[in-house]
Amino acid sequence: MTPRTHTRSRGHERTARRTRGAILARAVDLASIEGLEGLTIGRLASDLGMSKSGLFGHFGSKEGLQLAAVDEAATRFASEVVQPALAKPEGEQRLRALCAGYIDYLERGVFAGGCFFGAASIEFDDRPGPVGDRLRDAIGAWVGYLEEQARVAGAADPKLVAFELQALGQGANSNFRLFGDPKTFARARAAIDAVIDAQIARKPRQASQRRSGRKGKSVRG
Amino acid sequence: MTPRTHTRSRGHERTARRTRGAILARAVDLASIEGLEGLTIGRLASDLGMSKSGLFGHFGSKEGLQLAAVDEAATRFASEVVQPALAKPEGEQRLRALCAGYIDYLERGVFAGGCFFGAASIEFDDRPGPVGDRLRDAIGAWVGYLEEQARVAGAADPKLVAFELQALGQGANSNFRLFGDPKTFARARAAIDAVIDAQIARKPRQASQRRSGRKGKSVRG
DNA sequence: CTCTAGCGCACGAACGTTCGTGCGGAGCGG
DNA sequence: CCGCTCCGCACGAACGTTCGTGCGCTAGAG
Repeated sequence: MTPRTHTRSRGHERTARRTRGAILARAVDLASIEGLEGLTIGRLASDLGMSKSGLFGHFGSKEGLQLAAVDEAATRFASEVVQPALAKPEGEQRLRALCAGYIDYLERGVFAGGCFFGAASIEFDDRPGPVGDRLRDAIGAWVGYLEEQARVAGAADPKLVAFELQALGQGANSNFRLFGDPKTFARARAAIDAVIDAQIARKPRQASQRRSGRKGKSVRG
Repeated sequence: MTPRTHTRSRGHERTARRTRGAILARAVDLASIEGLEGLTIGRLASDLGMSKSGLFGHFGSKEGLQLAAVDEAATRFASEVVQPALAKPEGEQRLRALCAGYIDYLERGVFAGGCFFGAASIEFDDRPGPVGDRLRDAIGAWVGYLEEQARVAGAADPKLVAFELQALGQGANSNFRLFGDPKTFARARAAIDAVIDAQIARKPRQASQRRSGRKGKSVRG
């Protein structure tokens, strides 16, 4: 039972943490390909050239490994997608940056098997337990953040905007993984732009300059 | 190795086909929950109150079972989603009917674990082999059909329309499975309507007059 | 119509493998 | 020396798969 909650008093801490990090780095990639359940300890250990039991000790159970993998993936997602967008001011610009960052992250192949959460969420969507809960938290935070930025940007229905944007991003992921068509990303970007253009109310202040002729359309007040 | 190619001496044919049908009916539901790989022969057999080997004989291999499950799911999808829409004339109306049918099918819970193809496609998206191929065929046919109807309806970029519609449908599926929010379906319907409204070119005959009212229909006779 | 031969479906048991999980002991840094 | 990390090994369960067997039906001979 006692997983690893011991007081790691000495300097072995460094070594262990590094190993753990290496394990998780490979684990999230593997899980993005094979799924969180298809991620097996034996496969992961042999990939890393270490023993099953040695790896196992770091997490105490498979569920522990899965939870750690979700956290690792969330961290990677935050630094690859969310953080870069924080440079933009809140509202429409940040919302655009978040979506663009998501598509870029797919195109860049941040996870070896496409979006980690796209795969994991479908796998755990109707399974109870802490792993599903943690996934719900992570994805809920992402969608909630989209919603918040849509609200700040003045969307009439921020929840709807967040749903559409998330769906289009997820669709780009699965479509590209399934058919391998690189034009998918261009379509996703176009679709995302269209959603934001249509549903975000422009601040009257800076109504004019948009990219290349998005004139005073101002859909919805 | 000879699977079932024998001349079935008439009487048993009925029995076998019925059993096989019962197996597949449960198999697609189970696979929509646990995934096509998570679908295990032992679990399926005990669910149906039969032996592993008896069940196994119908398909010859797990891959055979998976392939049969994909076909069964495609059949169910066709009769639940596509066929009802064939009553509408091709083009915008049929496109709307297809999308509405898809959301209805999600809401109705045609598969116990949400959309079979939503789960299976993500699971097999980067795995080679006949199962993935068959899934690609089925989903490609669906998206291709959306595209075709969008083209008939006069969309400027039918591939883009098909991508968006498929993504929104898929998003509704995963969003509802994950969070259980029934408002998801209303959002999906609104998003789908918005996409079609925005991207389907009306016949110049009765131009203008868009929103809020499907009165002036007569899209392509 | 009766009896029987044969076919096909389903069964239970067992196979080899791989899964997740524990136990006890090297090996090395502090 | 101690303590932590990692390893080798073994376990029970579950996986897909194969085997030999029996029951129930159909077909055809008498």
